[in-house]
Amino acid sequence: MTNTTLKKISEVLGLSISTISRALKNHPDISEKTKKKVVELAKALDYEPNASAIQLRTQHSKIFGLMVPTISNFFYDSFIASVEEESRKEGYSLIILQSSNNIDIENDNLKLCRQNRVTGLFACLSTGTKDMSSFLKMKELEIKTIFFDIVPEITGLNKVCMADASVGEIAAEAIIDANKKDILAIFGNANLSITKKRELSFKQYFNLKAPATKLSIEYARDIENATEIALEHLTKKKTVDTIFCMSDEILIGVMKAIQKLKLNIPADISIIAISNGFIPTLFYPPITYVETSGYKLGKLAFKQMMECLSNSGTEDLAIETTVESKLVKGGSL
Amino acid sequence: MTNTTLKKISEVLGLSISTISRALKNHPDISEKTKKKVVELAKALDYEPNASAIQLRTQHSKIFGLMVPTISNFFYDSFIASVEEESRKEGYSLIILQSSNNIDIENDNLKLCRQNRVTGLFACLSTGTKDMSSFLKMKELEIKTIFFDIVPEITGLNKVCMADASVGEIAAEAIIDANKKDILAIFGNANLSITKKRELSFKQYFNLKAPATKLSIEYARDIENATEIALEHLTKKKTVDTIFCMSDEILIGVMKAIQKLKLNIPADISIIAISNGFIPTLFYPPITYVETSGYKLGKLAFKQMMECLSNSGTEDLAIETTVESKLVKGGSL
DNA sequence: ATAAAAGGTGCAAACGATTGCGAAATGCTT
DNA sequence: AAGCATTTCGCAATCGTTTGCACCTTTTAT
Repeated sequence: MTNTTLKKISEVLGLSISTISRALKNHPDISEKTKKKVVELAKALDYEPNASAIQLRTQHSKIFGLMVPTISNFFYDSFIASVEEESRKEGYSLIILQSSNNIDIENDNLKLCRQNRVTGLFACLSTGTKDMSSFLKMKELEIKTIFFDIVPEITGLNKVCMADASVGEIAAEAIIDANKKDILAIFGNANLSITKKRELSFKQYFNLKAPATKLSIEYARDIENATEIALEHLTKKKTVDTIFCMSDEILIGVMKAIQKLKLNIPADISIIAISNGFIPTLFYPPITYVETSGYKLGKLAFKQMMECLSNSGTEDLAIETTVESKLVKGGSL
Repeated sequence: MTNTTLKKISEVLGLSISTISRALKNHPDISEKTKKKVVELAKALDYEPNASAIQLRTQHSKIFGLMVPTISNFFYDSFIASVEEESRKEGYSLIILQSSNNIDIENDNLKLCRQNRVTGLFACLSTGTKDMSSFLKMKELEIKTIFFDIVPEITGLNKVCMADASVGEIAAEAIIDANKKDILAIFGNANLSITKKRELSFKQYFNLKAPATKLSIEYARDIENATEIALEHLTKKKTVDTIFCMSDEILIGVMKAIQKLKLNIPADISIIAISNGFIPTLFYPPITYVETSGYKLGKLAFKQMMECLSNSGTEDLAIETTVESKLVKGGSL
C-alpha cells in the first residue's frame, strides 16, 4: 500500500497538482466548490503530506532537537515531557538525543540535528564540553539553539536557567531561619557553571547574614560518593547539624547514609535539598527543598524558542532568562 | 550561511552532481583520485547530506518513532534511554512522543510518525486504547511497529514484554519462601493486560503452592490511592504481614503509608515490589523486588526492530518475545 | 460593446539527493 | 591500427511539495 500523494488526488479529480496543494491549504485563489471536493477526497484517501518533501521544498523542518546528558533523570525527563507537550501543540516533532556526557556522542548528535535540518535545538551541555565550535556551527546554519540548565559561559547565546543564584540564597536563608550553625553542603561537579553559581550565592549569603555559621563544602561525583561523604562527616565529626544537598542525586546518597546510621530527621540531623520535588516526598518526614522545576524550565525554553523563531530574519538577539524558585517546606529542617 | 550541497561541490570541482554523490559513497565507478578530491573538499566545506532529500528520494527515513504514555517514568525513561543508545549507533534518529494516556493525542502522534515517514515505531499503548485502527494503518504504510510493555491483545503483531506471568510467580514464590500468610496485593489498572497477567500468575501460584495463604487484592489508580489503600488495610485490620506492590508508583504510595504509621520493615510489615530497581534502593532496608528492566526491554525491542527491518520484503512474521526477570533481595521481606 | 479587473486554474522550476543508462576516454589485444 | 573491453563520468528522471507566473474565463465598469 503506497502513500496517497497530491499527484494521486489530482489524477482522480482531473485537476492539477498545484490546485490540489492550494485547495488543501485553503488558498483564496481556489473556489469553494473545488476546495470541498479536494478536501473530501483527501480525507477519503487518508492523505497525509510527506514531511520530507515539505522540508525539502520549504527548507523548514517542523522538527526540534533536544539534547540532554541523560534522559533517565528527574529533572531532564520532566523538562523533556514539558517541551514535548508544547512541541506537539505547535505541530513540531521532537528528536531526543542523549550525550551521556560524552563529547564525541554530543558531536554526533549535533550532526544528526544538522542532517535532519532541525528548526531549533534545546541543548544542555554535557559535563566536559569546552569546545563550543560544534554548537556555533548550528548558528551558522540558522538552527536556533536554546541552551538550558547547563549552559555555556560565553555570552551572545540564548539561555534559560533556574535562577541558580537565588536558589542558593533561598536554601541559605531557610537554614539560617532554622537557626542551624554547622552545615555540611554537598555540591555536584565543581566545574559546572550551575554548581559555581549555586555555591557562590550560598556561601555569600552566609557571609552576609550569618558569618559565624560553620560551612563544610564538599563535592560529590555521584550517589555513592555522596553517601561516603555524608557517612564520613556524620561519623567522624558529629557536630554537623544540617546537610544541604545540591541535587536529587546527592540527596539520595545522603539519605542512604542517614538511614544506615538510623538517624532521625530532623531531631538528629536536618536536611535541605535542591530538587524537582519528587524525591523529597518519598521520605518521611518529607524533605524540605528549594524547587527547581524541569517542567517550568521546559515551558520557558519553549517560549523562548518560539520568540526566537518569530524574530528570525531580524537581528537575533540573545536572551538569558531564568525561572525563579521557591522553598517547599517538608519537615526535615 | 547556506548549507553545502552536492551541487556546490560539483561546481567547485567541475564535476557532475552524480559523480560527487557516488564519490562520497565510495562507489566503485569512481576513480580513487576523484574520490579523494571530492572527499577532501566535502570535508573542507562541512558537507552534510540533507536528510529530507535522501528520505524523499529513497523513501527510507532513518528515523524511528517511540511513543510512551509518559516520559517521566522510571520504567519508560530507561526504555527510552536504551533505545536511543542503539538508534544512535545505527545512525537512526528517534522521535519521542508521549500520549499522556489520551487517545486523541495518541492518534495525533501516530499521524506525526506517518508524516515524518518514520521507518519504525516503538509503541506502548495508552491505558484507554481500544481501537487499534490507527496502529493498523501504520502497518499498511509499512511502518514496522514493535509494541512494548502495554501491548494490544490481538495477535499478529510484534510485541516485547517483560515475562509478566513469571514476574508474578517470582514474587509469589519469594513471599511463600518467606513464610508469609496474610498478603495485601496492590495492582494497577485492572484493564491492562499487563495487570491481568501479573495478577493471574500471582494468584495461581499461591493456589498451587500455598492455598491457605490469605490474599487481599486491591487496585490502585495512582500513588495517593495506593497510600489510602495501604493505610486502610494497615489500620483497620492489622493482620496483614506483607504488601505486594505491582509497580513503583504503588510502592511509593505504600511506603508513604508505612512511614506515616512509623512501621518497621520487615519487623512489622514485609514489602515486595515489582520495579525497575531504582526506587527500592532509596529506602532502608532496601526493598526486595522483582526486577523489570526498561533498559533490557529496550535492547530487546531494538533488536526485534532490526530483525523486522531486515526481514522486510519477505513474509513479515509477528514475533512476541519476553525479558525474564529475577528477584533482587533487599531486606524488606 | 469593449476594456479592465477579478476569479480560477495550470505550467514548470525548484528543493537536494539517488541511480539506471548511455557516452566518452582510456587501455589492451592482436 | 582497429576493434573491444574497461574505466570513468554525466544526463536526466525521480521522489512530493510549494509557488511565481501566465493563462483563460467570467464579471464589472465605462
